[in-house]
Amino acid sequence: MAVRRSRPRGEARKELILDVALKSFAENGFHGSSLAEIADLCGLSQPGLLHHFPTKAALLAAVLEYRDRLDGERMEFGEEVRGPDALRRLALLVEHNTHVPGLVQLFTVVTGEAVTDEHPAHDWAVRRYRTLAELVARALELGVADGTIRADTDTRAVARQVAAMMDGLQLQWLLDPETVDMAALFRSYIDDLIRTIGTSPDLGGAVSLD
Amino acid sequence: MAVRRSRPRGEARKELILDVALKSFAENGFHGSSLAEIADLCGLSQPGLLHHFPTKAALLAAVLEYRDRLDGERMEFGEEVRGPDALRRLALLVEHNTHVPGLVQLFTVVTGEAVTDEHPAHDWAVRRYRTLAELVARALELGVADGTIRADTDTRAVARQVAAMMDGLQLQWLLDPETVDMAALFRSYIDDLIRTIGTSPDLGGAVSLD
DNA sequence: ATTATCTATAGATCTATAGATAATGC
DNA sequence: ATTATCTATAGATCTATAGATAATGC
Repeated sequence: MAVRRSRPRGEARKELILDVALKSFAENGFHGSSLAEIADLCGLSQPGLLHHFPTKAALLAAVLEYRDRLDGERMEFGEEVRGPDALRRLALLVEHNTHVPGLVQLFTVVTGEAVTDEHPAHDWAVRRYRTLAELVARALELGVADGTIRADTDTRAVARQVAAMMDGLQLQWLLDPETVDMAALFRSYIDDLIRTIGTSPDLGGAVSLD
Repeated sequence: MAVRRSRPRGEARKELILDVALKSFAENGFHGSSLAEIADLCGLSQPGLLHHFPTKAALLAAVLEYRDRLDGERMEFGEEVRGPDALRRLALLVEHNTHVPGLVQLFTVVTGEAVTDEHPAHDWAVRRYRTLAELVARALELGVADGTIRADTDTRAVARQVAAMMDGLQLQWLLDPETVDMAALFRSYIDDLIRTIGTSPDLGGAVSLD
């Protein structure tokens, strides 16, 4: 009917769909989103959308993978970032996140829904936390190895706590951005944590004499 | 058609509906839940259910109020619980929560969905955090007043962080209960926190000399 | 008289499939 | 030949309302 515009081809079209779907899932979650509405915002019919992603669950999976790709590089600190530096790097990531509320919201909304076993993103969410926790724990182990983190640190426990603080603050920030300064609150948590489990004497950590 | 059973009357019936709806909202969130399914589980027709709660949003609001009533008393530590004691009380609450996963899940799922402005529980969630943060902050202020909490503590910041840690650990625990020992992780966070902002010298806090 | 419940139904909406048509890539 | 897209539609489902009927409380 309408004149065919210069059509985004192949991958470009798919990226448009992923962008639009990401926003919809972030706003309304999986259950609250509608394929017809997403298709409409892409200028497509709803079956036209399903040509690219065969089911709604497949679209969500693709969106999550897309998001992981988008900010994934940011988390890939290699072996050289370790101990307190790795924790400070996380604080920078949170600082960065204040500028991409859409991505943060996608994560918060979908992860919340996904606690139920049947949710299509359940396995993704479980794996994501295990991966994140292992990443942080390993960076702390390396800190123990090079002497910047106290040897008696329960690295796995701290890794889970750090992840929990990130998410909890994200939730409060999304709900009440005027009141909650996510970056500052996380930063101060990390600074205190470094004073507690770090070994640099100049930062006021308990200087034990034994 | 069927023989009328001994019918739960009035308030009892309403409580049955709230119980069933609580489980459904906890499993599937607001968008993912169906009035027909909830009604069915109550042995009611769907319009029969709407006689008691006029809309789906009203039902959710009633469920949240019901939940707040159920565990609300548990949070009402008065003026006598202050400073480190208040923090330890929160650790007990988290310990208790490991025995009521349904209530925890309702909270996590609905709060996640509710970050969107249009969600029927949005205002509830915003208010809930403000209330919780103020409650904890005030208990810490009282600790500052009686000398059990360091005077330079940013009580509002710590209150938000404590709430964040609770929620973040709840999320990880719900996703992966075998791996995540929510109560122990929260307890250790609180113990470290008390060492950091508390003043009792016997706990290894930085004993400043100025 | 009021409360609780039902059947019937309006009016939307949802995901997914079938099958046709047009554009593109080789 | 393949890819992208459309229309049409099946088959569920959803919330909410209208209006009738039965049970309860006074």
